[in-house]
Amino acid sequence: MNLQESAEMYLKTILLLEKRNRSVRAIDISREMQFSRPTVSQQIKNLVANGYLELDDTKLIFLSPKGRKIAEETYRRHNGLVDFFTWIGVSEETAFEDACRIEHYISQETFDRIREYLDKCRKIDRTKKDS
Amino acid sequence: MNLQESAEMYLKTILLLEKRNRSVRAIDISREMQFSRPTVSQQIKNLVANGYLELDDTKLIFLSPKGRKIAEETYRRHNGLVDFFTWIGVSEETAFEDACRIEHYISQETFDRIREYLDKCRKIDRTKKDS
DNA sequence: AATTGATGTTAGTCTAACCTAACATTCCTG
DNA sequence: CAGGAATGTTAGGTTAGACTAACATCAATT
Repeated sequence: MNLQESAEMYLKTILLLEKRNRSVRAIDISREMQFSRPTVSQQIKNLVANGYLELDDTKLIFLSPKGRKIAEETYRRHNGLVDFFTWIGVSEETAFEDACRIEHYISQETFDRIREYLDKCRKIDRTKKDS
Repeated sequence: MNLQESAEMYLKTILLLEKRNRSVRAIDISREMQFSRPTVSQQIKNLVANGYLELDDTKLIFLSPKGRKIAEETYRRHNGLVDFFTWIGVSEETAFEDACRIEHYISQETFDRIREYLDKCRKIDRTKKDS
């Protein structure tokens, strides 16, 4: 996945808004990401042109299959990183912020190892508690 | 530390070259980072203007105290991340690449937690082996 | 139906960080 | 010490991704 960081952020945000609000408009993205309306408008144009998004006639925004795949992948990474960071004792706020930035730069390999590792540790933890 | 990613990369690279070669010229940075000579020349000018670097009359490059602090911090983070990634089973090559990107985005808090965590785990590991 | 407010778009600007081409300087080596 | 290679700099261009100002559209209320 060689999308720019910024495109991934938009797609992830759209997925988030979709979960939260049912439908997604440019203004929602603008408010969520704290970017100006023109900026968002432009980026949506790009993402539509590249097949990551679709618009209906009332300007509602939809993830295409291709876009959804990336959005979900980014979202999954984000949550995985937050889980890991909070597990090792990072505050929720920092964990969230760091995940937001790092999710775009971490390789699949490293992400997989982190998740495996976290799963393993949690299992051990549970065993301890049970005994 | 609110320096751009790119500035941190230059400073870290200069520290690395200093360790490796004793003295550092623009061309060394250019080769190490794979950027053109003009690009490096420009960036050095910026870093000098902002007090991160100093040049002598033969154009040798030196880290100022302020620049060295950032370079060392970045370097430390880099190594810390590589250690952690390889410890959980990431290949050395990927660990290095991921660290290079992530070192600029991770907060101090998260980095500290990762290091503490790694230290703890290693200690446990050693205890196991001893028994 | 006209006004107003919310939303979206267009046009033009800015900055960071890269690039190439061309010029300037410095340093070796014959 | 002259000339060519290595290194550094200047000038100007490109791209991504943000911005503001101003215009366009549309819906709801009076």
